[in-house]
Amino acid sequence: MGKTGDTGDGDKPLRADARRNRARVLDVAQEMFLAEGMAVPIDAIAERAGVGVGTVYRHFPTKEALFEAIMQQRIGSMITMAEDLADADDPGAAFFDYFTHIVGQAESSKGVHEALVNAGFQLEESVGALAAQMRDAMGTLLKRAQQAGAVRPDLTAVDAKALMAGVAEMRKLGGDPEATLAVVIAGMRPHQ
Amino acid sequence: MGKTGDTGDGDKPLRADARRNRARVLDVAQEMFLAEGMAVPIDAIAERAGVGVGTVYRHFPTKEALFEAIMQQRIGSMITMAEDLADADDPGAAFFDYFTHIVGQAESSKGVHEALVNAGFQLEESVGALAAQMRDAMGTLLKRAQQAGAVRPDLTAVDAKALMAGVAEMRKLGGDPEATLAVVIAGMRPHQ
DNA sequence: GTAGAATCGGAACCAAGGTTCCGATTCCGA
DNA sequence: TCGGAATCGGAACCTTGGTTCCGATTCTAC
Repeated sequence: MGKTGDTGDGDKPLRADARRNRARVLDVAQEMFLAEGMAVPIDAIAERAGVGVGTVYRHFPTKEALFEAIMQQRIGSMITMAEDLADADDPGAAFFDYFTHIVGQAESSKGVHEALVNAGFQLEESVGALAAQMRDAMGTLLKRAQQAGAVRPDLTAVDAKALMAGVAEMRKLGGDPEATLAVVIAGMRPHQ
Repeated sequence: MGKTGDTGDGDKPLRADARRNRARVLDVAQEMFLAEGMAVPIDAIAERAGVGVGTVYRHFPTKEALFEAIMQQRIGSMITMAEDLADADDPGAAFFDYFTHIVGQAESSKGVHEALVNAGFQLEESVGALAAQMRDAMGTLLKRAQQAGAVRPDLTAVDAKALMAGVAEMRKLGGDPEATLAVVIAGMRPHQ
């Protein structure tokens, strides 16, 4: 476990051209995956990166591996943000800000949305752990918001994650982004 | 326009065996599409129905056409239900009952969910009209509920439809079905 | 500069699934 | 009962997209 293709650091010093190509593939893949999701063909990525498919496969054993490599850093940054907000002054605002931010990111990126929804693929291996980590980080945010009385107490971190993905989904259906988000946020507040 | 393959009534009296096969294909397709969504291969449907693929294609020019034929009646029944509830005593309850019902149906049926979300396919032609019709029927329900003060007034029918699909989506992510639905329903109520 | 290893590139391979084709079969009216 | 038209079935075809392979090319160490 852990042979995703090396993040580019330690294992074996790649040859100059190899490193260059690897970076270019990663760049292009990031852009295309985030925009279009897992649907983009490998060939398209290779062509756009100016390399052959063989080159892509030498660096990443499988399409899924490449997708994961990208999603890992995306999800990683989401986790970081959650952790940064963990000791904010206003726990309620922190939680809702986070919620809004993630939803916005997922809206503009089919790739992030897919990662959130886990549509059509498993992504167990590496991303699974990250997903759990994110759920925990968000759990902290949520718990603090609940203790501050800003969020209804019966909500779990898993529910909150589902709500985020659900709102992201709504935006693809023509519903007014502000309206749907407002509904869900209002619904997460405690009944009064 | 309108060559979906004939609903089985008027055009040309099919031969006995043809009619039998058509019905069987429709039955099996209904079951499989609703359960698994558009993903099921035509071959699987044909085999399960005990006919060859050629037979399926003689009755429905394309896979999409078959899918549409099924979804049409499904969506049709949703519309009927909305219309039936249009003059209920308690407009608020009618709207929320309807909302809950549809979400439940979408949850148990990947096919309905896909139809609702329109995932991956266009379905313009015939279903497009039905979708508009459903939006209207739901609009009526919504408007009455709003006039009765049970739903926040800034919500549109499109928003409501998006919310339904979103909630359906949430359920596939492990969130507690009751909790997420409760959040969204609470959020649709007027701020107080 | 040169040899050998690492890397490249893209043709070729494979699997999946939608769609077409046509000889074999079945139905139905005379 | 019989003949032709309608229908059947499933092999074959085509496209798409992931993955593998290997001769050609490029680096890098000497």
